Amino acid sequence: MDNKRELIFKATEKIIASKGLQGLSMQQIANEAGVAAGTIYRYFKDKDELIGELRKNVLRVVASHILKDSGEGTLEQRFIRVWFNIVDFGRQRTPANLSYEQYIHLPGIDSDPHQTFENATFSELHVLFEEGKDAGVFHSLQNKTLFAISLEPAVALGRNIRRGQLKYDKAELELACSLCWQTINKQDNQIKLSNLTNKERSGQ
Amino acid sequence: MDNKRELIFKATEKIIASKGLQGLSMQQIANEAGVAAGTIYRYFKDKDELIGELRKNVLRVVASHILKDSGEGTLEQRFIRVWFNIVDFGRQRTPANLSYEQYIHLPGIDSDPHQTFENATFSELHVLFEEGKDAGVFHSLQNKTLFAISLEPAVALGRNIRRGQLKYDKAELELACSLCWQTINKQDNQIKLSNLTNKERSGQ
Amino acid sequence: MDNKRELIFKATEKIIASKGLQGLSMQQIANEAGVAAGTIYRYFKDKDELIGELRKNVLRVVASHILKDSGEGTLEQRFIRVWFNIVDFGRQRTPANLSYEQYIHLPGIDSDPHQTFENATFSELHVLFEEGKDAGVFHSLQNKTLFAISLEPAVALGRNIRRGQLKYDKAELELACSLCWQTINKQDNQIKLSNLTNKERSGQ
Amino acid sequence: MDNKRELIFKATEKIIASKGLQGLSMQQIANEAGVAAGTIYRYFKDKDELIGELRKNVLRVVASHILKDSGEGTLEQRFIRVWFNIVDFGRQRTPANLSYEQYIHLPGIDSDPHQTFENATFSELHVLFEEGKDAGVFHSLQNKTLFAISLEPAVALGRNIRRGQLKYDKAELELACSLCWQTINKQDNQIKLSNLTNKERSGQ
DNA sequence: TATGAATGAGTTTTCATTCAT
DNA sequence: CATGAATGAAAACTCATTCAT
Repeated sequence: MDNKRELIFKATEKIIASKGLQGLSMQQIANEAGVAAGTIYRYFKDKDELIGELRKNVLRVVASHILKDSGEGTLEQRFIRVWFNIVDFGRQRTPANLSYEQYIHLPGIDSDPHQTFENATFSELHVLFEEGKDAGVFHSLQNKTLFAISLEPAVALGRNIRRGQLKYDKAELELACSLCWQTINKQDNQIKLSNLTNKERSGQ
Repeated sequence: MDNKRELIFKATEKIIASKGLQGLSMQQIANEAGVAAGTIYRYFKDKDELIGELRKNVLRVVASHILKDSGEGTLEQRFIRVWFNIVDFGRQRTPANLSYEQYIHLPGIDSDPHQTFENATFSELHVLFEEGKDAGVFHSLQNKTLFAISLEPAVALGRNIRRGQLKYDKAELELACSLCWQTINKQDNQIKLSNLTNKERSGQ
Repeated sequence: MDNKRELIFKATEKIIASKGLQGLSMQQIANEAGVAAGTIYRYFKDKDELIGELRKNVLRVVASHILKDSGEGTLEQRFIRVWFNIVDFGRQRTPANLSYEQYIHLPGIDSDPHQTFENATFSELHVLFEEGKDAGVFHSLQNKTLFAISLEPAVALGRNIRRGQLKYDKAELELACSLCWQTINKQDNQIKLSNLTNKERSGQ
Repeated sequence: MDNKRELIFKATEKIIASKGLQGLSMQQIANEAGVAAGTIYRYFKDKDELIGELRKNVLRVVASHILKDSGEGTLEQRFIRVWFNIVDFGRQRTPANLSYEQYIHLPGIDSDPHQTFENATFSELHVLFEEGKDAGVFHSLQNKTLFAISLEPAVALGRNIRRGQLKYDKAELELACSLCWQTINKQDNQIKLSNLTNKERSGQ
């Protein structure tokens, strides 16, 4: 019955999403969660642990959205699915997404335990890239580089749409996606239209 | 004679770069700047204003690095220059770069004044993309989208290298750059090798 | 069946002995005693009562050690026995002794109920002194004064040895004891060697 | 101008004297001293440092009272003076005396830095005992032992009087003092009456 | 009777801000 | 203009005590 713990988690995530990590007090969390301040300390040693646990949790949630159905179908189908998963998740104003963005650029993020956890959580992406390279389809680049040129655009697009800096345009996104796909392909593999259109993705 | 103001600016930037926005006290800034705590209030209404001003300043510094020589030469040459400017700046562990990353994902970033300022600062990029589209060379996409698919990768690559998550590899970066160039081009415009190699950029 | 109560007592004594009265939480006591925190309140109204009861208990334990065999033999033999009982008990690092020292100098010690209890507990000492005075052997001084000049030294010596500020030296202690004996005697009653040496006390 | 620091010191001493170390909050100290809570932290790193500094200070005050005029006159005169200094100081209900008693039996008191400081502060007593032994007048015992048998009684008597457990009786004290003097003397050196009576001590 | 989760008042400590010098 | 001592509100955290189970 991790009811209270979950309550505290959700409350913290919500506050971080709206006010950032700066304006985050234990009292606020307690109020939002509807528990006493002292109660938080039954579930988390201190604020640092709470933030740390939340970070891991958020990362898991992000990964589960991003990697949804990422194992089925052809390489191309899997790529497209992940690409749009990223955009769709990034567009959302969910606490998970908003608080995620608070974490990733924090100092200390490059420390070993964080990196290890992050790599493990997103290991399926590595699998995808490795398979593409083994099949001789993708460029022989480091996975981080492949991510940077093909999926980082999706991250940016989702964020821009959410922030209202870019208007949502299905056709534009599909073009962007196919360009990203081509960019990591050795040969000029045009994306099959059917893969783009026959998805069951929920457009806006 | 904005000597003191500059001192305070640099001190703040330095602390943010190393410890983040969390652990940032006015006393620390005063110590680092070599002034009295009260003095800061002669130059800035309060902490928020100081942070806000610094944010703008950092943005200007970033822009000046990113846009260096971005107006000279062919479209292709200008793109390559900006692309590598971004990577090279992102690789650095300078206070400007490190504190920049602290700012960009802060809540409140999508407020109007910030957006307006940001757009103005990076207007040259818009010029570049508009020219490309007008010349019928670039895809007819919104500028933010063009940025996302062609330059956001450079941002990510620079950051990854700085964090030690990606090893610096000149050849790999040049391939990545040419792929980013192709991705925004309507026709399959291969990058001219001379443009990549004859640059006066200082590789690592 | 005061099993739980005894458990709580011992646990409290142990913690006080090692960490003092400062760092003493009900949770700690509960953990050490192996009971739930709430259980303590079945046996003691509140923390104050627990501490108070413990104080009395410790006093009883101290008295039982100090007054061991204090009723048998000549005045001289009884004095020597008490004197060494005090030193020997004071030297020990037992919870009873260590927690005793935490109590004696607490404010509120001079309140009536405490005094009455203390006097009752150590009444045998009063008997000893009264008998000495009645027999015309001891100086006609108040009992507290007799204690101060003849037994307080034993208290101090035991404490010093325990704290490592004085090295244990049997001969030195025996000399000190005989000097303390002489000091309360009207006539120059040298202690009989046999009384010092034929004891069954276990020296270090 | 250590005005504030002194204010905080006195306030803390006063509270410790009346309520002990237990009931000692920074807020209380601030109130008593008439400063803001935060001000305390300009003068002391944290509560521990404040307590520690106070302890040293109290020890110095105690020493200055105890050792008053302890260097002048014959061995006997010096002993008598110290003996009565101890009783007279111990009888007082001054914050210095009362808070002193709170400190001496705290756990951690036997740590090296504390011991070193204490020995240095009371070094004059060691000188007194050493001189007595060198002159062949005092028993060849460790200084701590000499203190225990001759001066510890004075400590106890002062405390007892203050607590109302012993009524003040000049004649009784003078007898006690002379007995203490004899107890550390090898030969049966009766105290010279003139030394006892011609003192300028202020009896109650 | 026993439990231990929950409480919330109280504790220590920090820090943006003010203001007399 | 510049200082830095002082402030006091607010933060993180503790803990004696209660109460539903």
